[in-house]
Order: sequence, then C-alpha cells, then structure tokens
Amino acid sequence: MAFWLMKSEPDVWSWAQQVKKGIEPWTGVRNHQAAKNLRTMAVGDKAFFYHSNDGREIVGIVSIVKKAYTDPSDETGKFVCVDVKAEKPMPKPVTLAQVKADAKLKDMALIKLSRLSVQPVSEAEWKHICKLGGL
DNA sequence: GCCAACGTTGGC
DNA sequence: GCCAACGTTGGC
Repeated sequence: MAFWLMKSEPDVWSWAQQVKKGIEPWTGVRNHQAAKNLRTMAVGDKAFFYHSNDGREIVGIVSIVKKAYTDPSDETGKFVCVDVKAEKPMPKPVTLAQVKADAKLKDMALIKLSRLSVQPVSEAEWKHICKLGGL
C-alpha cells in the first residue's frame, strides 16, 4: 500500500464536502506529474486531504476506492481521475507551518514541490504526520 | 494583493 | 527545438 497527499482548495472542494458525499471522483488534475501519480495509485492506498490556500493544513485521510480512469471533465481525454472515499478526520489538523518546522518532514514534496497537487508521501512521513495529527 | 516557481503556448 | 511571453498555483 502506498501513501499520497492530495491538495484541494476548500473554496472548490472542501473536506466537509468530501465527508458529506462519502465517495467522490477526484477530477480536474491537469498536470502531468500529478496525473502520473494518479495512475500509480492502487485501490486501498491512502492519502492525506490537504486544504491549500485557505487553511494550509492536512485535515483528513481518504482512501482510493477506484483506480485511475479517464477524467470525464477533461475534453481532451488525456487526463485521469480516481475515486476517493473519506476515511477519518485529523483530530488535530497538521499545518503547513508544522510540516516546515519539522526536521523529519522537511524533504516532503509539499514543501519542495509546492505546486504539485498530487504527491507521494513516504511511510515514515505518513506515520509521523499521523502522530502529529493525534491519530 | 504580491510574487516566486513552474507549466504552457506560440513565433521563429 | 529553443525561448520569450504569458497564465496559474499557492504561500505569504
């Protein structure tokens, strides 16, 4: 099982909406590196749900319930989406400031590749963030 | 609101 | 195929 981090602007798609909906296609990715990560995902993989821009914190965990398929919102048919399911919220959301301040997390793509919206997370980083988040 | 980083577009 | 111009993302 692999771990990921997926960004969403809460104005567009928030954690609260994800929880209410349960399962939702993760559409709108138009970046090749992010799309490559989507294609690498397997059913059962887990991902942090991160609020970019407004919030800048990891607010919950989702799981991948359907592997990559053609994004219905993409007219060119080149990009893909996956279906994600809300698993559980972070008891204590982990902020970007916390991630930046933590020596164990300083190499995360979240910091180094700040514009990448779908990114891999190592198992060590995953466990550490879960601990910080109160899980 | 500004700006750095990065991706895309289009002229050559 | 190069690169300047421009658009977008996302932190501050």
